[in-house]
Amino acid sequence: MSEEPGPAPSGTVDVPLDADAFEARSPHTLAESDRQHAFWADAAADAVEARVEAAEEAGERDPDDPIVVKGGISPSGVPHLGNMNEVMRGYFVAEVLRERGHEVRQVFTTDDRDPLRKVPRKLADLDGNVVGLGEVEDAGALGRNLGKPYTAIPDPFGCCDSYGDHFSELIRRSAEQLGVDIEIVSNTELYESGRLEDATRHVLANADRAREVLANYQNKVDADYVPFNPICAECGTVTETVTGIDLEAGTVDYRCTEMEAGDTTIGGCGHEGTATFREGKLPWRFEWPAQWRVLGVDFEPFGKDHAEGSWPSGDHIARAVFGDRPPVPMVYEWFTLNGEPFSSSAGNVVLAGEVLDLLEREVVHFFFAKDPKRARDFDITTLDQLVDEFDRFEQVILGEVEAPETERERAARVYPFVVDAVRPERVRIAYTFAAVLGMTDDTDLRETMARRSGHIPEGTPEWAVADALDRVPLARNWAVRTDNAYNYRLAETLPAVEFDDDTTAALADLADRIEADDPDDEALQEAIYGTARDHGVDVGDFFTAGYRLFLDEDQGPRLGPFLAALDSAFVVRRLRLEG
RNA sequence: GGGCUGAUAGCUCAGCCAGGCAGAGCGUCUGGCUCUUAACCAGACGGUCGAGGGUUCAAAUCCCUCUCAGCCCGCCA
Repeated sequence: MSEEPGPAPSGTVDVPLDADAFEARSPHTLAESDRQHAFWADAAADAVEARVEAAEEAGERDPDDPIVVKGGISPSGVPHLGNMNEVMRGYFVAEVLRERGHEVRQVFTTDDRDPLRKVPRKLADLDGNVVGLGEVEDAGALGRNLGKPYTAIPDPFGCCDSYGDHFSELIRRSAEQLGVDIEIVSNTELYESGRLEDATRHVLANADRAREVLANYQNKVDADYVPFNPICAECGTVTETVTGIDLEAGTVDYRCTEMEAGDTTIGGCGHEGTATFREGKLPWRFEWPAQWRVLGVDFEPFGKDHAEGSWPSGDHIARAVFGDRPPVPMVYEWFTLNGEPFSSSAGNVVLAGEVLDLLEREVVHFFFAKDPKRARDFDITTLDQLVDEFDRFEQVILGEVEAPETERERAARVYPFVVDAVRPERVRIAYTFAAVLGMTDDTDLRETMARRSGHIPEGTPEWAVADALDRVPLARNWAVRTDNAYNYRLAETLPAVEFDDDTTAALADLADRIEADDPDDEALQEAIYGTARDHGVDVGDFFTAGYRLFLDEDQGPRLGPFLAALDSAFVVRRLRLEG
C-alpha cells in the first residue's frame, strides 16, 4: 500500500509538521484573556469574535454564517451533571455572543460511532433512573458487543434504536431540562450521510502528512499506520488493519484483526473485506478536527483531560493536515460530587434531572456560571448554601442588599444569563425554611405559614407567590434525600406521647387560650411561655412537648408562629390530646 | 521523572489581568426581641492570601523555587 505523497494541502504550506516548531495554542483561553471581565463568558466571547473577524478577513468564512459553538461526548453511559459542562459552558458563551448581536448555533456531537470498550456497571433508563447492569433484560448482550459502535449495539432497555441512541436521548433530555437548546449531531449520521466523506478522503490522501503530525503525539504511529478504522462487515467491530486505500472509489481494504481496547483486547474475526469511507471512522485525533471542519466550529469547551493531548494534536492536525483554523478552545475544570470524582461505575453520579428535583433551574445555571478554571464540588448536603449564595446574588443585583462594588458588577453582568427574566417583584423563601414548609403537603397551609413568617410580604403578586412556593417541594426533596435537620413531618395523627399531669394541664390550658383568643403568632409564642409558667412546667420541657405533639420530634421551628399558622381547631384538638 | 491547571476566614466564594488598608455570605459566639428553639435585628470573633525567596516606596496580585491536589505525558476517547 503506497500513496503518492502529493502536494501539501492548500493553507498548510507554512505549518511545520514537527511539534517542537509548531507551538499549539494554549487552550487556557480564560487565563490568557487580555481583557478583564466580570463574567468569564465575556472573555471567551472576545476570543471568538477575534477568531471570526480574522477568518472573515482571510476569506475563510461568510460573514452571514452563524457562529457555531460546539460540545460533545460519547454516549457511553449515564450522562451526569459533570458532563453537562459540555452543554452549559458553551451555552453561556453562545448567549453572550447573541447579546452582542451575533447569530449563534449551539451544536453538540454525540460521538456515537466510538466503539464500546468496556461493559458499563451502571445504566440509566430514559427517565434518568440509574440501574445496575444486572437489572436490564439481556446484560450479556453488552459483553458480546464490545468493539462495536454504540449505534450498532441494541438498546439494553429496548426503547431506542440502539445503545448510542438511548444515551444520546438522555443527553438531549438533560440539556432540555436545563433549558438549553442544542442541535444534537450524531457522529454516526455524519459518516453514514457522507458529510464526513470529503474530510476522510482528505486525511487519507494526505496520509503521510497525517502520520508525520500525529507521530509527534502518539507513539504507535509508524509507517504502516492508516488514519482510518473500518467497521468489519462480518463481525461489526471497529478494526484497524487497513491493507489498501482506493481514493477514487472511496474505499479501503482491511483485515479484521484484534484491537486493544483499554485493558482488554478485542479479538478480530479475521475477515478480509472492503469498506467505504462511510463504513468506518477516523481515529479521534483526526475526527475532532474533521468535525470542526464539517460543522464550521468557532468555539469548543472541553474538560481538562483534553488539554494536554487531544487539543494540541487537534490544533496541529487542523492546521497542518486540513489547512483549517481551529476553533477557540476553552478548558474547564471538572466537578466532583460530594467530594468524590463523578464515577458511573462507582455509582457516584447525579443526573441533571435529579438535580432539578432539588434546585430551581436558575440555581443550577448559577452554579455553571462560576469560573470554569476552578474545580468545584457539587455537595448535595450543603445545597442550602448554594441556594443562599444565589439568593444573595439576586438581591445584590436588585439593589436589595449592600455589597462591594466588584460583587455588584459581577452580579449585574452574570444574573441576566442565569435567569429567564429579571423580575424585581420575585420572592424567594429561604431554602431551609422552604424545606421546613415541606412538613405538610397542604399547599394552602404552606402559603399561610410562609406569609405569617414574613417570607412572603404583603402585596406580592400572585405569580411571585406561586413561584416562591415552587421551591418548597424541591427543598423538601433535599431534606428527605439527605435526611437532615430540616426533614420535619407534620404529625397527621396524635403521636404516642406521655406527659405528666402538670404538662397535660398546661397543654389543655393553652388549648383554651387559643380557642378563646385566636392569638397571632407573637401572642401565641407569649401564651406558650405564660402557660408553662402558670403551671410550673419548665419552659424548655414545654416546648419539647409541643414539638413531640405536632412533629414527633424534640426540636422544631419557632413554635408560636408555627402553631399560629396551623388550623386552630386542629391545634386545639391536638393540645387536648384528642387526635 | 516532565508538562498544564489550581490553592484566599471553620464552610462557600469574590478580589489577581493593569501592585495601593484582607473582603462578602454562611457558620460560630455575644447581645436584642416580655421569650433557650433552626424564620428576624445588632455586634463581635475569625487570615502566615499553601510555603520560601526576589522585584518594588508598596505584593494575595508580578518573577523564581518548593509543597499539596487534579489532569496529561501508553492505547482509546
